[in-house]
Amino acid sequence: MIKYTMIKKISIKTKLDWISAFEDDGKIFKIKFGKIKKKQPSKVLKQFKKNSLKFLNKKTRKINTIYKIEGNKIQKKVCSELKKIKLGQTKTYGTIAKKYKLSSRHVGKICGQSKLLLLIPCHRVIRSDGSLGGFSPIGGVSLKKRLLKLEQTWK
DNA sequence: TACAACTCCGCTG
DNA sequence: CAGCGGAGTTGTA
Repeated sequence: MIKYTMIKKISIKTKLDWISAFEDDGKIFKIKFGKIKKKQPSKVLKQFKKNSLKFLNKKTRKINTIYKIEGNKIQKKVCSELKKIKLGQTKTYGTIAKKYKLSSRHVGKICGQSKLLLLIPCHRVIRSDGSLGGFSPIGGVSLKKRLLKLEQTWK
């Protein structure tokens, strides 16, 4: 699994199990947070939540949260590659796989492990045949569709 | 060893 | 051609 550490001013660290966004009434996005490890006061968390909501409501294009990815080299590479995909753009599993000499299936798996879907835009990765491909069981393909649609209006 | 949010290639119609 | 199905690939649990 990929772990994330969110950092604001070196002294505050907050560990999350997962974060997900989901649809509510087909119109509004809500954010759900997983277990928070350690008894940290969650200034960072609150800020992140606030920023995430702004992002989903198109009030900002950036979620200004600094975070660190803990994982093996490949996971980090793939994650950094995902972060390079700009708003409204998509990449295929195959493209990323070739770049790092991985199998496309493996890229898919890494994307699936990334549960911070707003920070690491795994929803912007699609199949090479143009179809969306699968998505995390947390949000489902409908969430992927919705996120992409939302972002395309920002072009 | 089996699995995975895929892809390639050959076969059929 | 287009559509379908199976094999291939590779790090992780």
